[in-house]
Amino acid sequence: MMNRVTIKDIARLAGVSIGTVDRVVHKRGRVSEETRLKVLSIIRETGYQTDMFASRLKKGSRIRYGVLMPRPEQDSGYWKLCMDGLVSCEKDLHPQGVDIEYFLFDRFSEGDIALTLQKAEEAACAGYVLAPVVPGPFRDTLARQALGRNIVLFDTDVPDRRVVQDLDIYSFIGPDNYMAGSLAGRLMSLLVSPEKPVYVVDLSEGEHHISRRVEGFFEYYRKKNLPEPRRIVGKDTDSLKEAEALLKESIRGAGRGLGLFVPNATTHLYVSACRNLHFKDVEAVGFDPVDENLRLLKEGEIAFLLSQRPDYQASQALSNLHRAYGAKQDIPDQVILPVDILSPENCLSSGEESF
Amino acid sequence: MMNRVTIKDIARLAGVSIGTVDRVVHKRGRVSEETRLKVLSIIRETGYQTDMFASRLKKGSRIRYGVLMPRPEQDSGYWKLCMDGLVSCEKDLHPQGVDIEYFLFDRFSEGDIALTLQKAEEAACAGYVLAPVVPGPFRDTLARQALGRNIVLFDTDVPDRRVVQDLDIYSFIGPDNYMAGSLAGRLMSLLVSPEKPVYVVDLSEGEHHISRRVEGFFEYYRKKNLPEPRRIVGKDTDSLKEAEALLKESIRGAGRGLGLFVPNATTHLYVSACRNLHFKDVEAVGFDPVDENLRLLKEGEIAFLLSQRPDYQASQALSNLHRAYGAKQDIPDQVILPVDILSPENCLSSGEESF
DNA sequence: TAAATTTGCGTGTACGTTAACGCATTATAG
DNA sequence: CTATAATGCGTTAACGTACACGCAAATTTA
Repeated sequence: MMNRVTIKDIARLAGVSIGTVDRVVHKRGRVSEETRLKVLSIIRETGYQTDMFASRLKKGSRIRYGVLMPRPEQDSGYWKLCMDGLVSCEKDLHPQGVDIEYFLFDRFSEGDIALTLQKAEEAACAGYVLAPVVPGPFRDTLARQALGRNIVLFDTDVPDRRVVQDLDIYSFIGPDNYMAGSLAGRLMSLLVSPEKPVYVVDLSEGEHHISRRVEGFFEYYRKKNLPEPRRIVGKDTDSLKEAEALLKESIRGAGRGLGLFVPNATTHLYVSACRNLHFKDVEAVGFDPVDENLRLLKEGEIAFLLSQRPDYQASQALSNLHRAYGAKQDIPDQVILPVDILSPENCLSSGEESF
Repeated sequence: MMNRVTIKDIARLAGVSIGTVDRVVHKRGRVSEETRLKVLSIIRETGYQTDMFASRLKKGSRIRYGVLMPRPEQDSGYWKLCMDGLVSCEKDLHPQGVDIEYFLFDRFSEGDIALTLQKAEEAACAGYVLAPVVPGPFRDTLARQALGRNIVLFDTDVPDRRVVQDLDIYSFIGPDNYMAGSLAGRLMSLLVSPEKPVYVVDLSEGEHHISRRVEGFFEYYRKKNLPEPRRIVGKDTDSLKEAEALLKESIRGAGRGLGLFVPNATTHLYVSACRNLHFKDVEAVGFDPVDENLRLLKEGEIAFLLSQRPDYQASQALSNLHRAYGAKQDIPDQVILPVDILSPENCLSSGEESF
């Protein structure tokens, strides 16, 4: 049997009809307070739960969730990896009557973000998975509850998230960027002997989660009493030329080897720049398993790549949303995922491989 | 609408009754070959899929899957980690009408394995998740198809698995142990300078997947032209005394530091043994995030821990089984999971953390 | 005070599937 | 050649829920 106790049992025990029970369960009114409480108490006693299968069969409608994140090709393809995880999770959820609608925005355009938020709001999905990469507009939208009350954030958290109360689901899933930075520091210290210089390409530009990585890196070196790495402040870019220019003007005398830490998915740009500038013995630690980075990792040009498991992270976000909304289960307020260390040996391209 | 096309549509298009279509779909016979093919072709044309909700509502029964693996406390608690993953997946599956039955055996007792296999067979579950840690009995049972045809293996593969054909589902999910060993070699070579000795505790005892790790390790050192590590052949044990005795007789002159690679979850035993024997400057690389190993990792006694993500691996096995059996989706014949590198920074105890 | 509305509740149908049942028609056995 | 079984197919009753509908009684409005 699926569920020992049915709505019929509840009706019988409460001495009412199933219609009344149904009205109580769905809060559709037309029931006296007295009856309502009686029914409710019997539901609690018996542990009755609506049979998901019967319910969904009758309703005949599918659940629609919305996904709000940057376009897949942005950030060197980082969001493509997230998308992969979501698509895979979507496959699981589809036979459960769940559909996903994607709302992709240009993360560098305030206008497009606003427009996409608008569209998502109009779509009126049952819940949303959201990567609030820039705090402002998303915070406002969340505060207005324009996207409803069922929301799971991933990748980036919204500052003082807990201030916005009163949401049914409102959970964050993502990495501990400070830890990730420290870990990068540890790996770098193993790769590069203390007499060689270590450069940190600081691309944070006020972006909180990138700057946490940089902080963590420096902190590791400080804690271990290693010589302070040199900070190269740059602007986040997708242009190899700009990366090259930045390194050229910042790194002098790269003859005896050096360490290079890049705290985001554009690692491949700076490693390629090093090659073009004929720097020797560069040991690079970077972030995110986007294609270009993986290629350089396999070729040995990048020593280690840290990864916040973009695919896993995104798929967990979606799966948690459905756990909470669709299956009415409790989900944690926050999930901090561990950071992966990728080396040439364990970098199977998309997290798994089959044949 | 849930599914545009229903069994009624198929019936109408094929010019038969829904009973006939149902008999075709469920392969219950009593249909002429001609009609069967006609119905089948229309099903393919329209892309008809049985509505899971209606089907499950009518059947009213839950799906039962069996899990066959060693007792959780064995292998230093490695199987507990797998269990955690399965339990978490079970939570997802339960509202979908799925129940899990556990068949846990003593991996060192042939008798208990046979008995447990017997019990599992009698339980006649819809499908099984199976960790065939010793080839013999499991291979036989699979060949006999005693557990039915819906089986997903994890952790260990069965030799010449593909010889046993004709299974509906018959998939393996696990790590590439050779790669994992190579990765351990890379990390060790970073930790220990070439003039210091590196010891490999070879606990394989003919166990294929452990010996692959050892092979991978040696291969890395060979490939990089590093001095050959020294092999200590031991017997897999849970006793600290035995571990200590082994190291005491095998390692001489441990004054100037050394590297230690242990290819399984008992890493903590050998690291503790080193401490008890007052070896200095031991850099240890081991396997599996069991509690004792994690403690030593955080304390800095173990430098890196490799992990085949036992929880993730097991939960993927179960979820794939259900994808294939319950949702009739295709799953890959084999999934090779990447190996995680755990350091003090990224070793959040059970793979995730919440607060 | 009659009419209109609201409240409180029961009844009934349909969602798509499953599987038992029944009834012809054909094949096999005695 | 009749009796029995097997085949091929249609019919139908649930499974548990959602929701429209209907109908009294109570309440409000005119």
